[in-house]
Amino acid sequence: MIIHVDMDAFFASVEQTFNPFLRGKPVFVSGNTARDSVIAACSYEAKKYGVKSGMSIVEGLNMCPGAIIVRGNPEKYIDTSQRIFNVLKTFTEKVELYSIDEGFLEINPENMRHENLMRLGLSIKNAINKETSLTCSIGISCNKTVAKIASDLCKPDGIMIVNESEIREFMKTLPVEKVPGIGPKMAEQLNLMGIEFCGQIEKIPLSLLKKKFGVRGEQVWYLCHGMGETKVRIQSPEPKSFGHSYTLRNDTDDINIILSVLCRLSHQVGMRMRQESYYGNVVTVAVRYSDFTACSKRKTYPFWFNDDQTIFRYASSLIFTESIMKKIRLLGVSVSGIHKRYQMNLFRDEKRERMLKAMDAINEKYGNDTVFPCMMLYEQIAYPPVTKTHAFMFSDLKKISSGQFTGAQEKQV
DNA sequence: TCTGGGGTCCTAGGACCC
DNA sequence: TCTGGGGTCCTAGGACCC
Repeated sequence: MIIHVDMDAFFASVEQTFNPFLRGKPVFVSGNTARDSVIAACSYEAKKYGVKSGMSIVEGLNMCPGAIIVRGNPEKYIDTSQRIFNVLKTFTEKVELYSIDEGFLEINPENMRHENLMRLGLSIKNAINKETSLTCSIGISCNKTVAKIASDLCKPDGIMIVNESEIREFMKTLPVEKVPGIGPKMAEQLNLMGIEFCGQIEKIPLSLLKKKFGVRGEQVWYLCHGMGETKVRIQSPEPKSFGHSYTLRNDTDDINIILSVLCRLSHQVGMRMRQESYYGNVVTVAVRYSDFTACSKRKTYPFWFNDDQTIFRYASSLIFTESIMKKIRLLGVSVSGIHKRYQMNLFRDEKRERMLKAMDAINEKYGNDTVFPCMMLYEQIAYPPVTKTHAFMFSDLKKISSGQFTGAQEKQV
């Protein structure tokens, strides 16, 4: 059997346990970003008004005017999450860390009777509550898909068991959009075909969905029949990419600000890759314009890297291939083509490697913002406007990044 | 004062190779 | 008397998840 454990309004509940003043009140937890704009999580008192995570704060306040907005504290959530998973591991070794606030457990109960499963679910809930004072919801079934749907349906603070023999009946009246893996677009397509509830998929042959939607269609057919993975993944998979993105405080077409932000994002990506000893050979730059249109540029290189400057150089050369006609809202840098080991690079710069090592060591000891490429500062000091000296300095940095200087000139600058 | 940030997976077209 | 079929890799975009 698979048990899905899903914390209730996780970030908001953590804030409420740390701050008694917030208890019993509608709370929005915002992202820890330059623009407080979306609700990362909200308390059940706010959910009552129809507020959902992912909504803009403005929208949320319209529905629930008195809500208290709290800036998110990632460290708290990570710490609490670890304590929760430690509790889960006391029940079985087969625990999958699905996300910061969700996990799957695989169990082999000698006795699968309803009361036994219910008792097990309750003891998991109690153990988590004892450790963290938080509540969670638990779904139990024979695969991950149904277990996850069940925990969602019994929120908050519930337990739901769906035995194998009950799955067909359970899926019959379940709206397709409740199924993890079926998003808004697929749900719309299915609705157009006259399929609103999973049960209605029974009249559709697998071959038809496969023909219409390819691999996705096949998946949807199985999902709607209540089938899904039956094994938990104890090992977290190797990462495929490292990326950071940033929504600017103000939309801009100022190339200095754009480069400065790319520089910081490259630095963040590089640091994380080095921390985990990964290298990559593909750089992607993502842009979102003020009108919300988006584009991305990507390039593959024949060698592997993880240093800030290389990432930044490639990211800036990619941005220069895009003619920026509109103001930019968001920038993202990510590195993929990940390999764990270093492929010997012909152009390896050992002096630079030592410098990076020193920088990383300092940042590890004294905090992440102790040493960093100075170009990162531009975006931060751009409000209020920079001095002439700054502007001059950064115009040189811009030339470096766009490869307008020769090696000797670059060194001098 | 509309719409964050971290990811994975899939698709489709084109270049290129045998 | 026009140009098959198999494959891989690359880029750009989009759906979906938490």
